[in-house]
Amino acid sequence: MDFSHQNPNYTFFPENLNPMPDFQLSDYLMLDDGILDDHDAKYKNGVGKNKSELGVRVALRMKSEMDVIDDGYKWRKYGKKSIKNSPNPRNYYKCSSGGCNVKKRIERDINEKSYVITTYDGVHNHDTPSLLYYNQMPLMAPNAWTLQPSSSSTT
DNA sequence: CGTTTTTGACCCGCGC
DNA sequence: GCGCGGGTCAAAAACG
Repeated sequence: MDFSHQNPNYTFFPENLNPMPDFQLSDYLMLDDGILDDHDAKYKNGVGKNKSELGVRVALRMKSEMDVIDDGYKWRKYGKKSIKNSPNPRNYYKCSSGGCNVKKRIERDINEKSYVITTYDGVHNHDTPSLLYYNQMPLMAPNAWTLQPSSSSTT
């Protein structure tokens, strides 16, 4: 799998750095193309813009008993729909940070009900509200690498 | 009292 | 035009 094109505002955790031991990440889907279903096709056709401006779409499929996974951002639910051919509803969330219109949708896998599909739609224009939380994790604190104690030349 | 959930209504594109 | 499928809005309720 190629990670070179990952969404810069999305933290991709390799499996050996799984930050959330409560469930097992079993499958990653990075949709560089941005097309998951016919809605995406419309999405892409309708506007003649660069698709990366329209919104990067990333889907994760993971095994989880929880429906909604706390990924560090604060989401406000704004809709729920039942999907044809699926007994499971689909939930729509929007990032509750002002000015940030990132959306995500969460639904259970149609066939394997122990899987949850989370689709992120867009790019955050702000930091994770829980950056402090992540900074407590030595393994994945990005700032720990960049914020070196800058040994000032106190000669 | 401000924020979030809930839930039906509304809207839009598409096929008939 | 109408119904269907899917996405969003918004008013009221619930929550802290």
